[in-house]
Amino acid sequence: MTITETSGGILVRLPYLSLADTLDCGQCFRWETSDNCTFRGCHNGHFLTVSQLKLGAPQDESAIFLHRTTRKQFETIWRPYFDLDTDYHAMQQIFRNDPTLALACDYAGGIRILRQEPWEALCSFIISQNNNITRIKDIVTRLCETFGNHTADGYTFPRPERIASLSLDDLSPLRAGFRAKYILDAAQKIAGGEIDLPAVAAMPIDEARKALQTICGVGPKVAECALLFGFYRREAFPIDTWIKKVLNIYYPNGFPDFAVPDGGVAQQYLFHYVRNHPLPA
DNA sequence: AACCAGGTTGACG
DNA sequence: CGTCAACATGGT
Repeated sequence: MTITETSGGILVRLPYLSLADTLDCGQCFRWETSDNCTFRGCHNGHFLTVSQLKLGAPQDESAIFLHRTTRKQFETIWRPYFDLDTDYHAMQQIFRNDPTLALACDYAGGIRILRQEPWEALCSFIISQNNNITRIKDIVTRLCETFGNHTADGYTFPRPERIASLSLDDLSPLRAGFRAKYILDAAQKIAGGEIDLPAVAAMPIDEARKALQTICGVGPKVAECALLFGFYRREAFPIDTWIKKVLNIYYPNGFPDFAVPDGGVAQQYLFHYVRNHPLPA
């Protein structure tokens, strides 16, 4: 990876990375684009415009440009967020021992797991249940625009303390349906100290699962998504309707052992792959 | 008009 | 412990 500071921002040349796939594969819900090349989004109160300068083939070098970003902002915020120091190629070499995963790597290998802010990830995936991605994005957008901080750059994701100060009726403009009470319960347990997210981050994964599932509206799948996308637990393996079909069709005898330690990454590749390819009946 | 959407809950055997 | 309808809302 080579990093170049320019007057306009930071240029990063690095192994294969697809911004379009990474930011629109259903792991995050707040990045917007009009051309599938330049994206604008927010992480932990920091806003960014980022462009794909070069995609290339999987074996080639990619390049991205972070607009109006200093070296310090890059190092402290965006380099970790985009998980730029993890060797995805090495992971994919292992996945390729399985034929289905090899196809998923070919198709989705430009995806990086974003290190999202834990509360935002948890809250977003509470909203995701029995919902479609378009509407998840709409509800999250309304959540930010209604209760987030309005800065010069845009709306931030509201902190749990802010949500916890609200009533169920206050959340009605979100049109989140039955999920509103779950959002409220999560915010109240976190703001009230009943659940300590930094402590969850430090727990053994089974303990973390149990802790998250004490929140009403957080079952096995949402907990797993929060752990993978909000706590960067790459072994977390969310099983949704799509992955359930994949497991039934391609892995009737179980998911391959060698892929389990990075199962979440494999899961995300498979998810993106099957969502864009017809599955056998 | 019925069915589906990155599921979870509470009620039932 | 496994099964199953209900759950709000919006899109086909």
